[in-house]
Amino acid sequence: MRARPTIAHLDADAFFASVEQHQRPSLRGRPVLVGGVGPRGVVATASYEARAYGARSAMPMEQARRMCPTATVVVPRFDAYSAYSAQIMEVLREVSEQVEAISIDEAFAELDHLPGSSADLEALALEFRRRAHERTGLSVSLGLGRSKLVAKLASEAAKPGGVKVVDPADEDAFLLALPVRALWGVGPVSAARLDQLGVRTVEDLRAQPMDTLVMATGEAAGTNLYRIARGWDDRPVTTVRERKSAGAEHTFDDDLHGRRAIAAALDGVTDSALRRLDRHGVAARTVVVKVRVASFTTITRSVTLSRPTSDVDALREAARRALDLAEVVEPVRLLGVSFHGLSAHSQLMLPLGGDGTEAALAAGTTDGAALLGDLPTATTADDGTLTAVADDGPATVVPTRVTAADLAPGLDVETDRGRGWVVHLGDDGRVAVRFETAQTGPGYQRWVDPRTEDLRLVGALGPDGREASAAAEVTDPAVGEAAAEPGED
DNA sequence: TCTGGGGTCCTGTTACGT
DNA sequence: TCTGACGTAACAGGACCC
Repeated sequence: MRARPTIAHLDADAFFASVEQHQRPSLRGRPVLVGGVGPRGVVATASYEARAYGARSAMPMEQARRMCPTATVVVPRFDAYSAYSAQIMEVLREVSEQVEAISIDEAFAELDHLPGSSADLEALALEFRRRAHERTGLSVSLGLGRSKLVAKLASEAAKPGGVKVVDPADEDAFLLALPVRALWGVGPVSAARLDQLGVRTVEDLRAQPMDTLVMATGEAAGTNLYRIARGWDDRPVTTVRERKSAGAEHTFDDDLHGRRAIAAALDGVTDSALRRLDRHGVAARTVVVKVRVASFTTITRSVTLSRPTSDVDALREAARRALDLAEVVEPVRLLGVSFHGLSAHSQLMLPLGGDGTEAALAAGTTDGAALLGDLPTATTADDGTLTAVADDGPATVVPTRVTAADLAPGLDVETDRGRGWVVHLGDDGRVAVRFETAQTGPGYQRWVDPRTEDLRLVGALGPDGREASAAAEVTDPAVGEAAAEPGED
């Protein structure tokens, strides 16, 4: 274990909502909810103003809206978030070569190479926080400790916008007072099991023998809990992470009935997953199909091929076979397809010979729009549409003339008046657009009729006001948007 | 209040080769 | 040839994270 608190954990505060407030000055200081806007949407991130009303991440959007009727609701724009994330990670890398991005808004940095006391490290963290705010306009929190465990818990304690250094001498006092639920890996199920043993805090946890913890939570979790209750954590900061899987899933606004409808919808989800696979430039050996039925039970079935492949037709066919293996008797609310057993040597595994497979693959993997066109109507008709478009990143930033049906609140648009964002979709087919960017200050709002006026969907901007797709390329591809999705902050 | 979407990791069971 | 022990891989489900 280290002698000094040289591991830093950075966490951006209410990340998605903060990016929205930075780019849309009229939202600053106001409650904002980022998430799905369909009937089954949930909150990905609530701004601190919305949290004051009780809105939380993972809460159904309808419920959050009732709690906070004045909130502005927008769909997530991952290309914008990636650009902000890349800037923050870059600032971290100016301080340390050892930066481990663990999600779009969180990272560890090793500061072992820097001399100085805890006070010096704290001064560095404060300077870092200032720089991150200067470059992105966002508030970040930092925690410093001797281990990843303590650094992460410290950044949580520092929120929002603070810096907390836990000195080795203070580590026990800091850890023992925490509820077990605060520990990484203790979710609702483990917390309930521990509660039955009378274990509520880390102090309670430390009093338990390892056997008891293993019996309550299983071999791996139990031994892990035994260690972290004592502050034992020697995991290093690692800069490279290997991707294990890639996939896509979609919850339908209305349940699908009957095998034919389910099979038809599967192809669209498979294509979304294939686009993700293609973006990572890898082949896959195992295809897993996930089916969530009306009662909310989840069935997964998989098909493993003899070797990894990036052949679109082979993977699509494997997904169909996996679906056939599942006995689905209830209506279906969600379909998912994910690829596992990834291999970097995709092109080497392609079938040889002039059967046109390569051409089909090239067409399928470079033309996102063509694949998108294959999506089932169930997918295109709901809120997921534009989220999916934004999620597809650079391929879709080419300005496209749209109708109101293609829009969702929060998306970036352009008219002859300039750049703005969709605030509201009117019942009459008109669209309320607010014309502002991070650089303009609060803007004015106008109704635009896409049937008579020019209205184009455009790509998001980064913190510097440049196109996010260009800025995002700075991001380390190994971490890119690794597990990069909505989080509580 | 009826519960997203992207992932990782672990566990119990089964299949299989030596 | 049959059987058991063992290690490993695959599979399905689920907890957990952001």
